[in-house]
Amino acid sequence: MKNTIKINRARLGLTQADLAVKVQVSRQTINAMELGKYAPSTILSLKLSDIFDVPVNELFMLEEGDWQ
Amino acid sequence: MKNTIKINRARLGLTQADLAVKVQVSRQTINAMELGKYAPSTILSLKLSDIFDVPVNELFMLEEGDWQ
DNA sequence: TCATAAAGTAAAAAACATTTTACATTTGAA
DNA sequence: TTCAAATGTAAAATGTTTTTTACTTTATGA
Repeated sequence: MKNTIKINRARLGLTQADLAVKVQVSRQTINAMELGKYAPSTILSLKLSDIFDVPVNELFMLEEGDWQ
Repeated sequence: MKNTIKINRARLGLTQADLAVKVQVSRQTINAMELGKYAPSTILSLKLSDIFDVPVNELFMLEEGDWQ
């Protein structure tokens, strides 16, 4: 799964730590997510969608491998 | 978190079991999700979005309690 | 350059999603 | 009304996300 978190975070001029506070997770969760190390929960996606004012489908996109 | 899975599934005339096969999870996962027993992963949300051709933000919506 | 903020990394533990098996309840059509 | 399909439920096991602590590396401004 790809994501555009880093781009959107930069657009708002937020650090990973800033964003972590806003969506109420740890800074490492934001870091790992940006690096594609795992797929977050839908609740977290919706919170990011809310903060960025961008649809979830524009924040996260399925890749080939995600369907196996 | 609220969801409109049941409505969208009915729209396509699929059973929980049918949908489970399409998004590659167990029937119980679909059932529990429809009943709001837990929040699925973003990958699963995106797969449902794809099958239903409906944005994730229209399938799942945050509620008051989700921000604490 | 040097100090500091920001980002990246790691490992263990906690919390939560998902599977599996199995059974109970509801619904709808014959 | 009856049978089967669909849905709901539960508990244990497994896999994955998230937290926490702590350290390393990179970028940036004074």
